[in-house]
Amino acid sequence: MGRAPCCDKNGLKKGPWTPDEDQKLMDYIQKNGHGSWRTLPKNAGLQRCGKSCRLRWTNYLRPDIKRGRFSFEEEETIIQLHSVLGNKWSAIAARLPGRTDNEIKNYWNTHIRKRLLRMGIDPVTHSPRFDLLDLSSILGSQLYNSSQLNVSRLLGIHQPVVNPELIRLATSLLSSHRENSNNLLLQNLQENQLRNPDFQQQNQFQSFQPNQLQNSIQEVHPASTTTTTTASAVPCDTFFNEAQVMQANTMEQFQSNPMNFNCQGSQQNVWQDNVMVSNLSEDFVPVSIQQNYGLCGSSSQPSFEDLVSENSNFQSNISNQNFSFTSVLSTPSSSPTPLTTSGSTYISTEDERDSYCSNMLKFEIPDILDMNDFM
DNA sequence: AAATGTCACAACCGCCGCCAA
DNA sequence: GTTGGCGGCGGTTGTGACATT
Repeated sequence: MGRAPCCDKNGLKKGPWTPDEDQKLMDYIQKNGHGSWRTLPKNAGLQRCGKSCRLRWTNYLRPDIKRGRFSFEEEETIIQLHSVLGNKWSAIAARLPGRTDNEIKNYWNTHIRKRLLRMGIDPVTHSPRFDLLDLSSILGSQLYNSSQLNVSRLLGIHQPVVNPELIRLATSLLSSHRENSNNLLLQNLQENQLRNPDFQQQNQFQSFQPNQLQNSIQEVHPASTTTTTTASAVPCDTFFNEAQVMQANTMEQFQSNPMNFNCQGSQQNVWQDNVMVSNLSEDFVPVSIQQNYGLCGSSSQPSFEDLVSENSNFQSNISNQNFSFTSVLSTPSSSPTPLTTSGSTYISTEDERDSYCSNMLKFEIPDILDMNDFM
């Protein structure tokens, strides 16, 4: 025989808890401990299901719960852990003292997930998703006006990041969606490539091979064995391999399913430009890099940190072994000066975060590719 | 000022593994 | 060994607050 039912659901109260109920529950648990949730409501004088009491206690009333906005460090940790653990909110919460799984889950769904999507990152796989990108904005954004795009350098890899086929495919797609307005741009782009022999000679956009990526990563971190606290059990090789596959898949995805490209955004505005710069930077940063630096980062290697600081006002956990690329996503660099509370860094709005991202990653685009001609 | 839309989050729902009966 | 409740978990919903039109 099984146990008797924990409670008769009929007649039990549901919905928001009143202060009086909260007080009863807190008083009871502080005096007796929660013990059996089944019997707690009755003993505490509550017309609630034990399950409801447990949730209220664990998600809201527990004294060790840290409330308020998530710090950047916490957000970084969540992203890192999520990339490893997936939607194991309780496991993630176990590594974030004072945060509940429910809170983390909510924060993920309402903030982080949306931001990743906006940046063209699949929040499930953490891999770049070209179909989530707004390519027209990329091509028309300050990216090409800034003359500061140097992704490879930022990544510490010497392989070009953008396949010319991608450029052509993207522009072709754009043309199909915005024939009238963009034909000139596309023609100019292609003509410029043909017209300018240096373009190919300098091989700025030679084909990208995933194995090259891996080699490059290993150049940067030939002995990447140091792991952070969050994923110490996961071998770095796993990340390299997964990253390689992810990157390959990303390219494959783009090439095999180009019609998923989002070409709707022809509007250009500051917000979008800012976002798209971060979109691009994020998209062109192999997930392996993020994982590498987030989870397998070696403090002894050159580089990425140096490169980042060299390329921006990077101001993050640079001296911290736990440096992660997610810092690039969310940690502020300069103005507006973020609020700092107890060593944790906060930014008050989504815009600030996005703005930070855009400021963080300013790339150099070769002069040879003068996008102003196309605008 | 009212209507409508969007966001954030607390709370509920339903499933699953464990284990007491 | 079987049954079914408990506790834990992840997904989803309801609703109040706030923003926009």
